[in-house]
Amino acid sequence: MADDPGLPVSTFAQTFSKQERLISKKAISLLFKEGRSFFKYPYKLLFSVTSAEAQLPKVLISISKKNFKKAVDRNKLKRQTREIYRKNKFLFQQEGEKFVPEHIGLIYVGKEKEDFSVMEKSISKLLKMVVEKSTK
RNA sequence: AAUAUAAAUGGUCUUAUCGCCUGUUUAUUCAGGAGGAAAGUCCGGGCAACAAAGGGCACCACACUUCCUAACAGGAAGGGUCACGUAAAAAUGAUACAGAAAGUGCAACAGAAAGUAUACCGCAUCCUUUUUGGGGUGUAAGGGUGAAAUGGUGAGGUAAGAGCUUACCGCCUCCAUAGUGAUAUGGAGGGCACUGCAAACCUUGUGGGUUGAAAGGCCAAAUAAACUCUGCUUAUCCUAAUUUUUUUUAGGUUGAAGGAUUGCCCGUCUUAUUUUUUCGUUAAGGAAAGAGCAGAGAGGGUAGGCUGAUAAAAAUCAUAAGCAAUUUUGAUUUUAGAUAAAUGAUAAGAGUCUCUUUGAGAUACAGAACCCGGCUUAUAAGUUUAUAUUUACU
RNA sequence: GGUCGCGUGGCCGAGCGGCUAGGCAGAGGUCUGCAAAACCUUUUACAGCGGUUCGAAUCCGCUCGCGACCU
Repeated sequence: MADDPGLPVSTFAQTFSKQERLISKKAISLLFKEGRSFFKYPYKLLFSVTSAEAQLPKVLISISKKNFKKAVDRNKLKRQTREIYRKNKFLFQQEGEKFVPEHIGLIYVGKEKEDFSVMEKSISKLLKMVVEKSTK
């Protein structure tokens, strides 16, 4: 994260283990039904209104099979998305007032593959919007 | 030599930082972590559950021979046929290659006729007519139609012709020889009878029980043995002991039963219940409560873990048998195991190839989901082989 | 993971081996003062590749796309 010199990355864990993933079907359907969303191409971000008990939200990543027919492309986008989230999730761990939702869904809406930097900007902005939501 | 096409081969590597999954450890230690197709799901098997007396019909699949294999619609070797090719061959390529002499059906248009054959133009001859012509008989060589026309060529024969006769070829039947066999070669006879289509129905032979790991097995968690209404029940029989009998005790036995739900749980068959209070002098009997069961109503909880599941028809190397597919023997090795789904991102460099060569560009197809064997399809550069074209040289 | 079905003009949709019906839509015309309706004329198709057959939308194989079911 060269564009955030004030925050030494090493102080925050950059892991992304199984506990941070959204698995429960019930929670997923609830998220799609009642969650709110922000949009910044090529991603759409869903988040639940309730705040998390844990420090970090549980995350769902989704790539549409309709837009990307080949499993290779889907895998690659999913992995890149996960990588970007992993590097940007320090936003939830910062000091000060912040809003940490219980669940987050990251959905790739675009129909073509984008550069890594484009995707990174999109997600970084979306996460910032979520964090600052409570203060407004 | 270049270009194009096809086939085969081929399927880049290293380091650093931050991560992911699995196993392991005292330790964030160490080890391992996509493919030739992991794809399509087109075949075959393992494995599992369920079913099953035997036989037939139906349905589905397959179909030259021999061999390989756990098995196959796969593979190997061979045979036939067709194509290409040639003087003739060889080589090469293709091949769903049983049966059309069991039966049914179909063969548009054209054509005389498309199978119990037949005659438009013809040919020959006879009759008739002034002639053109008309009619009868014989014939099928030639013409014409068609995808396909009832053996082909030469000679004889004839009014003209015709397997009418004959030689060769083809076809059919039988025999002999060679070969494990498909089949091949040779001989004898028949005298031409037998159009095509079975990826049309069908016949013959062979094989097939059904369903698929979301199968199957084990274990937990959670709520509720909740609530409302209605009905029924508070047992039966046998044996033994006791007793005049009723009864009592012990043991056994019989009977009866589901429901909601996408699934599971809220019940068990090693079986629940078989009591209490009260009215009544007592008995018989009545009432209430509780309990159990059934029906109806209205509801609640959960969406999980382990196993299956990765040591096998395994891989590599050698060895022996075989033309080969493949098999035998020996040695060595352990080589993904996730569960909405890990195997990644960033940076630097190397390799290979291309170009306009200080440099720039390219680096395919594609991602395990129980496991194997095949088939099919996709696939960059390079390498090899074949074919075609062009150019240059001898 | 497994099992089925479908693909015919711009749209719907028939077609059991022999010239791909029909309707809607589009274009032009007739009718009308102008339109609508009606009538006449006309344009545009068998998902792709290979095989069987004299001949394939149809039969067979492979590929592509779409949809459904089990769950």
